Amino acid sequence: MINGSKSRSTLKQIAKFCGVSHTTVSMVINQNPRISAETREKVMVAIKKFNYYPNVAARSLVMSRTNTIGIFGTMFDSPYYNEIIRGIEMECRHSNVDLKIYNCNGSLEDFNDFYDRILGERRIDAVIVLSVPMEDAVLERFQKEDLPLIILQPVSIEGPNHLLEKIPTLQAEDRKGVYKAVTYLISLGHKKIGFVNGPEHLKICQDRLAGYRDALRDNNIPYQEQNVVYSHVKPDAFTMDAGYQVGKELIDRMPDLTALCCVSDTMAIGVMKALRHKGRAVPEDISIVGFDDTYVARLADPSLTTLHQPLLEMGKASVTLAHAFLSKKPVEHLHRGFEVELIIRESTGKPKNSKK
Amino acid sequence: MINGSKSRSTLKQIAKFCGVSHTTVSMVINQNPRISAETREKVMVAIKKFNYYPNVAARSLVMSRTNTIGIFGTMFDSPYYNEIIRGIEMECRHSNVDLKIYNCNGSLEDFNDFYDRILGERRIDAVIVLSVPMEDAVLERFQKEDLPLIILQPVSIEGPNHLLEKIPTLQAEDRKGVYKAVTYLISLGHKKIGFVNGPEHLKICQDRLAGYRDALRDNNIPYQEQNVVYSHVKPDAFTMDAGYQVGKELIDRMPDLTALCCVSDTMAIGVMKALRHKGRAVPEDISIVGFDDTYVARLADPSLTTLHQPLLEMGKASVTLAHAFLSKKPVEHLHRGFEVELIIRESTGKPKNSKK
DNA sequence: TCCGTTTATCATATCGTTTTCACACTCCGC
DNA sequence: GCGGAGTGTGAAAACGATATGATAAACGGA
Repeated sequence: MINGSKSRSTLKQIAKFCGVSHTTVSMVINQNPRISAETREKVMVAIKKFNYYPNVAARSLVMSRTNTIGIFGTMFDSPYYNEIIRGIEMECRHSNVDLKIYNCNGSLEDFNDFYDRILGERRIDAVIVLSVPMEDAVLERFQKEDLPLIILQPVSIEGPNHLLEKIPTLQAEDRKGVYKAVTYLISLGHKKIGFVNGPEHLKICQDRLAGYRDALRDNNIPYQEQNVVYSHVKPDAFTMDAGYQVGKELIDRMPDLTALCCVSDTMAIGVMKALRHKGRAVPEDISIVGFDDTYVARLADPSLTTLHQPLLEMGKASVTLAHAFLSKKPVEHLHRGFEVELIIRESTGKPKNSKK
Repeated sequence: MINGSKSRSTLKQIAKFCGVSHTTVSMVINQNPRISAETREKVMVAIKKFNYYPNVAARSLVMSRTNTIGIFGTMFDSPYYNEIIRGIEMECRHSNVDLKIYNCNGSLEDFNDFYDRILGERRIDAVIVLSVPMEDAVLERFQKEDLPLIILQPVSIEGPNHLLEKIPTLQAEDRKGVYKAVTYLISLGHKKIGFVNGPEHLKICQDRLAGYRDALRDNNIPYQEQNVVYSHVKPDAFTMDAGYQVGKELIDRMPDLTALCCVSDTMAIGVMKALRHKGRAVPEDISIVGFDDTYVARLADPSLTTLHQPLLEMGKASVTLAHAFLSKKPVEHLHRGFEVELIIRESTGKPKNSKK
């Protein structure tokens, strides 16, 4: 009605024009080998001539497939998520499936507000969840619906979920990543290394802290609780302002630190600002490492040494995984980790009174 | 097949359970007043009980409406576009239409690659185009299809398009915005004000330069070509690196300038970096104004005085406009401008030898 | 009692595909 | 010249909703 499809051609019209049944046309479109080459050719010409495209609604109805995947998650907040979504979009476009986005601001409540309806109405074939804490009740719902669910960068609020084990997840190997960064700092001669963390109840923060401890342990440097600071700033604990605040706190408490490892780039920038305001130069007086390698890392002055996650790859891989589940193909690894790489830029250097 | 919809209930099942015809159930769902209160109640209870949701594919087929809008454009590159898309997504969610995204990297060629098919298959009801240069051939196609098209932040490569006049556009009032910024700098006492521009063939760059000239003229300051520099850096002329490069060029050529107005925040940050490397302090030696008020403006140190565009509002408005077109409602203004606001932060101050 | 009007419900057609199954035709060997 | 295999084709039934016009029931007025 509203979209008066005046000049739109249908399969039936093509069939009529070609003097064949519409079944034949459908078979041509779906590349059915039982159609003779000449018939196929004749139909193809007509399709071109009338600029015919199959109607996806009709197709969806009979196939019960929308050729669309949906992503629920945190969005537009940071370049971090952007990069993942860019990867998802790329792969979707490449494989000709549409991508619908639903921003639930990383909150389970917001997620609950609308996923039920969207799933119920079969608006999408598969769901990618990006950094939204999941609870078992929700996961059960997905399993019951038989709707593929991929979890990207899982966050669990309270310990590991019961069902999470059975659901495919993709995540960066944070722990190993931080290990690399701290090992690098140690190799430069640093011994007094601080850690600027996010909320301790988040899994990623626990993982990253573990990487820090691993590196200290392997280099015989005792772990000291006073060298770690946790941001609980609301609503987002990983911002520049949060970094400024807790960074200052840590520096005041432990003025001897010669290097700081931060769990996000924006926090690291906040920390650098705090240091500058205290008259301490980066990297001459103190070295700083970020996390994420978002483009603000390059924007900073000095540019940030940071940990690069293959976000684009992770985004693409999540779509590939969704596809595999849709076509019921066996999936080799249910849980996949992605290597984190250390990117060395200007914000790190040897400590001041290093003998090296 | 692939999505075995085992436990999914249909309208027919609900009807059977209630002992009414499926027409009746449909009418209940669509709030048709011809249904008696008690029947309605009975049906509603069953709907709840079976957790029934109407299948959108079936509905789309008969209504020829997908309840989905698509956005084609530049994406994930900068916080600037993010903010617009966030607005679009917000309004979509609010009005319960789905949003499909297609990243064509701001290029008309990429756009041409896939819009034809997506339109032909009727995957979406309306299109929002974000900062993609349009040519008449494409616009004609949309008009022929009778598919609502909204253009956000139009960019024309070669002069104004012929059909662009008839198509709804939303854009920020760049010219007035820059006027405000330059006027502000003048009010601080600046007289030697430079302008760091993007490629001169882009409409936005022409508009912004015009605002700069307007302000100078109204304050009896002669316009001098040497005070303007154009970035032609590929592939993106508005980056920090571009700003660094052309900013340095301008400073070297015109060392007397006491203030610089830049056409993007990231460029402004690049310019600041160049200044710092030359030993000139911001804002003590030279004032800097950015454009866009993306979050990097706050991240910068000193934080950037910049021009704020109501990006969120613009995004929302574009969806509202699409809705109006879809329901054939009359639209009052085909071309809408959005006010640009000056945000004063730390990167601007009085010139050094100001008498004020 | 009969008829007209309103009210509530239903039977049926429709949207544009895919899919199944039956049919017709050709070709071949016996 | 007759069954059987192999090929192409088409009629008809889904898929799950909306929309239209018909029908049955209820009611009031003459």
